Amino acid sequence: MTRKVRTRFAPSPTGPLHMGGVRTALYCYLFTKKMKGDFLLRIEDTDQGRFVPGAEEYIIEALNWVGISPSEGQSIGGDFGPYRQSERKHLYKQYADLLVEKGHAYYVFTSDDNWAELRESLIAQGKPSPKYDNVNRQYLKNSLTLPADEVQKRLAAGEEYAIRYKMPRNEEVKFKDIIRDVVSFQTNQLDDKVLMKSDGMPTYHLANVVDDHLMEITHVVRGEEWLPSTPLHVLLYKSFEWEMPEFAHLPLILKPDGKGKLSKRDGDRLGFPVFPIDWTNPETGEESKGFRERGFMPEAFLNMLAFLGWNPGTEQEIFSKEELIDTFSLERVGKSGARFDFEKTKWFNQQYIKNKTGEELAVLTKPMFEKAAYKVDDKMLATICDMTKERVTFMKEFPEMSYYFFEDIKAYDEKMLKKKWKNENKEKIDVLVEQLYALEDYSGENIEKTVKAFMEETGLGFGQVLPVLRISVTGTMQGPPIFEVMSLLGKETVNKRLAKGIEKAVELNS
RNA sequence: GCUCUGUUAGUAUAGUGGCUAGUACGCCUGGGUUUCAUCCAGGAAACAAGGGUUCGAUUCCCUUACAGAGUACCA
Repeated sequence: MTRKVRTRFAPSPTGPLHMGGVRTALYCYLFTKKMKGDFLLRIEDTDQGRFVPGAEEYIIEALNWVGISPSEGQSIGGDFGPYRQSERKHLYKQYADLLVEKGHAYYVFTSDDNWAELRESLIAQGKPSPKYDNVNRQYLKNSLTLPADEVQKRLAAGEEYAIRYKMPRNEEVKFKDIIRDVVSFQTNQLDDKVLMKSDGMPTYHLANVVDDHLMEITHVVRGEEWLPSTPLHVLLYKSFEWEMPEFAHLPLILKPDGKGKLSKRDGDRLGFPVFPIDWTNPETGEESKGFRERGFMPEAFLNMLAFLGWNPGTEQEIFSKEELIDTFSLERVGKSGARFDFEKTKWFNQQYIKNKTGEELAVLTKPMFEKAAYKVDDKMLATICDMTKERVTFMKEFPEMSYYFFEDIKAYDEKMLKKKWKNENKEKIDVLVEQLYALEDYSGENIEKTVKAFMEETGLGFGQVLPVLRISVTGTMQGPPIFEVMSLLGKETVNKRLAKGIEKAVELNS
């Protein structure tokens, strides 16, 4: 009776997957890996009208980027394919027919189905959302109200029809949700949902239940928006007499301010991405920024997402993927929607960068430096990354913040240079420049020793010496320890920059 | 409108029938680095409201408010 855990992530390819979708996939993945089960990707493309080319590839790439790739799917392979619902079209019809046979569903003929008119007149009467339900169906033309021989005749004539589920009357549907515990609905509140559309495609409800059964899915992990249609799914399993999976409905991700769920608009408005990776709409050419391109590390993004609605109950916040798999449980997922917090997201990224070694960061940032046409040496790059990592939030800041290792100073902090410079000290400083240039051992420690000895001798203080060095060499007052920077830059470069910087300082003060 | 779901500092959350209600991000103050950042120390800041139940409720129950989702031949 204990089946192997199998779960699926089942997006529809109607556009780029946003972070809410990634989180759903993540929770599903973590749960599955913890249970040593199979995690598969199924594309729910039963609505041809909303299909967007490239969306499926986007989904796969996004999942790969964060490292939660499915082990079964259309392009991956597996024993339960095809994994694209449009390619399983032939399967659904027989199951819908089976339901009709068992008396759980019925035909409605679209040519003279008077539902559209009834619906409109009910709306006109002030009913906000009329339902094709177990009361109204008695007054509508369908295989329940039409004589049996006429139904046969119409079917034989090839008339267009849809199949609706026959919602029972006066029943209570109860099911257990892993996150919300028992949830119950009254069937009289539910309507006779369409199972097969007249274009021959199944609706989500039918396709989903049939596929989950055929693919031996044991746990349905999905967004909260599906909670209201879950009673229909439960009833469908019962009508088919199939073993029911367990359900877990995840809370939504909300916008950081105001009300409602997070949307692309919020990202544009508040200046943060809502998609994992860049996306260009093939029709409009409109571009949407992704976390990846914005400079986030996949592990940090994943860690942040995991904590949006879940927590381990301990004080630990930084989790590797393996630790997450170990610690995760659906029971500890919160019930209420979580607001996205970009500040905290940045903090996660910073933590991950800080915890990497210079060598690791060098590998990751090398392409960025090369893109800026900087000639990089691996060892030097590792040193630079190590020095800089504590003042960086995004990966792309590495080349920006350390450009002065590769090209001339673009801008001097003139205000500070002027303030910290006195022309009467020039002679003394010139001596220091000479001393430094004469150094055999151009290590950070030795430079520091020399500068300190010089200050001792001349009576000049830190404030009169260091800022001039720093600004001459890097252009700015901010940055890593200056003696280390000088050492890395090398004697020749430093000497040239010092000369130029001092010249500039004199100029500013005359 | 109806159905379902939810509500602890600005945000993410922990937690309990009786505690100074804990942690993290952010914010403020200070230390430190004679730069910046990291870091360290300290601070402000919350149980949505009203009724019950109870010796006692943030915690259990009800009502209200607010919020979210659903209410399609979309998923």
